[in-house]
Amino acid sequence: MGRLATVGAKDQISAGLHGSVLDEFGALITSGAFPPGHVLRIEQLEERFGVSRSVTREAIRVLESMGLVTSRRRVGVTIAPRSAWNLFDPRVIRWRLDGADRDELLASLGELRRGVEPVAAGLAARHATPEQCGTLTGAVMQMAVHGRSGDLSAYLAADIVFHRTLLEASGNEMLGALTDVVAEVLAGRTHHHLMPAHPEPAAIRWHAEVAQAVQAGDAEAAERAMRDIVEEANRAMLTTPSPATP
Amino acid sequence: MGRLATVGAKDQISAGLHGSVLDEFGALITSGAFPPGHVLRIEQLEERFGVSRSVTREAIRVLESMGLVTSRRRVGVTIAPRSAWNLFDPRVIRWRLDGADRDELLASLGELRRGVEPVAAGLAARHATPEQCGTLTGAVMQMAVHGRSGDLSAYLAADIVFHRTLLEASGNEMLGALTDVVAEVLAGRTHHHLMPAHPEPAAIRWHAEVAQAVQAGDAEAAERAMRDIVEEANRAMLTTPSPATP
DNA sequence: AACACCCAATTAATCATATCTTTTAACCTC
DNA sequence: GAGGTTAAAAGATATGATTAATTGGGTGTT
Repeated sequence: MGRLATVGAKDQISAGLHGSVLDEFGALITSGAFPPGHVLRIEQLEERFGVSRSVTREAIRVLESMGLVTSRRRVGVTIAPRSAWNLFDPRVIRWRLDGADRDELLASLGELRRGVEPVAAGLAARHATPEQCGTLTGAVMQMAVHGRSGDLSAYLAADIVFHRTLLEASGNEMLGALTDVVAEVLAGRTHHHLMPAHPEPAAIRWHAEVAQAVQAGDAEAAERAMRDIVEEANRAMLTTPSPATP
Repeated sequence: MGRLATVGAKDQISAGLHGSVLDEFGALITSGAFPPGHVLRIEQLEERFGVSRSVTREAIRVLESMGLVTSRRRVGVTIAPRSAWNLFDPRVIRWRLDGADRDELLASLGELRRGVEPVAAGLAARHATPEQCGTLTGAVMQMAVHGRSGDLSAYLAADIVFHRTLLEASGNEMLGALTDVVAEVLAGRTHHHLMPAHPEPAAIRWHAEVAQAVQAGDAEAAERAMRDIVEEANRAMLTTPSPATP
């Protein structure tokens, strides 16, 4: 699908001129380059990014809708305090994962997973289709194979399929909407080497337990096993020291 | 902090012309007035909302960033399928709560709470400041008073303070970012008469338990009591039949 | 003289319009 | 059916008009 290959992994939606401005400016803000309360004038931004006013305004509108800035007449564009940010916006998550507070964010998201995924597993046990059950067990098999062979990249792919399928199988759209976030966490964990070279064998076993419990319709067991998974994951992330940022 | 107790009343950010268009159009889309895949031309939208092209484009940019539409050259503005929507965007939640799939959404959000809030309670037990503990116990007292007197509105306000404070006290920004969503659920539940006329006494007792456990730093107990709260809430919401929409 | 209050003048965002460019779906030709 | 051509619609820029709000001065009051 690549076309002109939007440079690497960046699976960005931002098509068009305004998208680049949005992306660049958003990354700047989330990285803390501008302190909250800092005011910029639209004219400055036009000139800084070398685009016209309407393009600038469109980018600002989006940033405003994400809570990163506010725009008021006679004042300008004000950087909003972090508390106003829409932290669940996929773009905000992406910018922050690519930025400096990556580790802190991964920790926060880990706690979120600890709450969400066991519930999703329990619901999946009651709602998963046979096809989804098949996908789950297939993913577990892949994990087992590549976990043993040490192919972390393939292991990650299977892991993502597993968790994505499970969240979707919960039948709850809000939980399903978290698939991308969870995938980002899993990927981030691997890419930033917050995982041991060989995945915990217990983790694979627990994944198998979840898949089995879901298929059997045993909500309790699915929830319990999933809780084991995410708790172990968070523990591993905390104990594995983060290497220096690239 | 209360100020004028925003409880449910349209706390809309949308200032300016483009905000109204965004709000109106977004509500239309989320309500299903346009089927996914339906295509509109910008010119049509200009005329429909009686605004200029630039304003229309700004609104569309924001809608696009929420995943509600896509805009492509030579084609027009296409309504995106639900799976692409940014379901965690506060505005999307608001539109849907005001629209037809309110009940379904409240159910989904209830399950989300079931996952998130117990974890938040556990974390709060380890991170809450003395001041936050005070706010919690104060809120519980208010709930007890107004629960007995049958003042549902005041009860709701105290309930919101309780859950907001707890999520913030978790020290986890992602969980903290869910405060508005949780407040919407609580408010929606009351306003749409999905709650009994007199709140469950057990619920108040559990709130007290949570507050106490948080103060004592007992994460296990806080988590358990909070689990009781949300499970009871979901049960009550399921069993209380939803009255006709106003 | 110190303070509060009100009114304009200024300033910068907001909105509208006109024009040009770029993309690309659809059509037509060979 | 592969190829190029056309035209339709969004994208981008430029600019003028409008609106709102901050600022500062002036007036009246304490």
